Amino acid sequence: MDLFRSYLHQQRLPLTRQREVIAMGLFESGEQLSVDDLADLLRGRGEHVGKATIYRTLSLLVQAELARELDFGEGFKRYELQAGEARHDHFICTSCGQVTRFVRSVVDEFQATIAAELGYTVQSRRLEIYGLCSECRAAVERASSAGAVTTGEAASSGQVRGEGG
Amino acid sequence: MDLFRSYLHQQRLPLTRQREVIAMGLFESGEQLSVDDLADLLRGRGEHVGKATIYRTLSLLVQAELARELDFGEGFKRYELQAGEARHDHFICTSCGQVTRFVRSVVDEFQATIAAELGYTVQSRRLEIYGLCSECRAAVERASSAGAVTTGEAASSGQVRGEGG
DNA sequence: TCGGGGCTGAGATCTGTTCTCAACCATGAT
DNA sequence: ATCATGGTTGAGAACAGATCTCAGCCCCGA
Repeated sequence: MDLFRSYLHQQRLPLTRQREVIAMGLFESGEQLSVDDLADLLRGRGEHVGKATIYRTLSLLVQAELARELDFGEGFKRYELQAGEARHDHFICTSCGQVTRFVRSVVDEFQATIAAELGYTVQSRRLEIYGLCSECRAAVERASSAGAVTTGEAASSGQVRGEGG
Repeated sequence: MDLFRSYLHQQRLPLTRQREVIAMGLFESGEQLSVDDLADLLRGRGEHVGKATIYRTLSLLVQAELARELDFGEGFKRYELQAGEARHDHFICTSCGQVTRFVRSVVDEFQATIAAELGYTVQSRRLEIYGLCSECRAAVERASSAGAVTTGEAASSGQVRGEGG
């Protein structure tokens, strides 16, 4: 949050109430929010902020490298704060929509190795693994062994958890 | 191509001229094509195919696991054939738009390891590394040492190459 | 306190993708 | 070869996410 303040100051951009509220919302949520999620969240707090402003502020946060733009193939983008956090990747359950972050240094290592081998310079990466979380796999196995067909519901709310609980 | 034919037959779906032409276009190009790219390509061959049909056929090819949907954050999707090909990942030059495919078993190994650790079942993945290709990096270095500012142009045509030339 | 440049927001606009539906055609049977 | 039929096709409408417009507002340095 302070980082955002100093970024704005350094860029000679004013810190408005909207910018503050948007960054706080994303910061406190800690999840991967869509623009609509964020608008709803703020509305629930009695703060009305136009979508145009949300888009503009998110793009500022991305420029400041305080946030990251994500796309899980849902047809719209999600954003998450990454202030000072270690570079992490995502595992997305295709059944319930649960997103799990993970951090593994081996990813950075093979990324560097591959770039060196190909003669490239790395700027960023996207690693997303799609599959079934343990609960959904269990549900699928139960259903198939019972001969029934039941699928978990896609969670539009985008529940998140870091690995290890 | 024959795989597509047999997939259609097996699904009791007719093989139309449009489907044949679209699959052939994607097959012969070997690149990551957008729907517009494909429409242009076919128009250049004197084949007029509606976009709705292109979208429908691509989605069939994806279902048949003969093609893969890609999103390089350009605001639209790209598609590439992956008939029988090894699972590969992409390196995208953010300056000139060049896409390089690469295959590294370490990526598959890591994917299996992390899934096991987290208790997940893998279905698919997306690994994209963004950065500068060697030519663009050289251009940037040249420009900055000369004090000038020049950037490569984003290639909308999406040139591709596999690693090793 | 003031002046001005940047910000805001409702709605228009743009663009990629999907939907609609009447005409068309691939397929299997005769 | 001809026929019936059910899925396909394509032009354009519809939709949704993201961006743009511009008049009015607000932050901030003086």
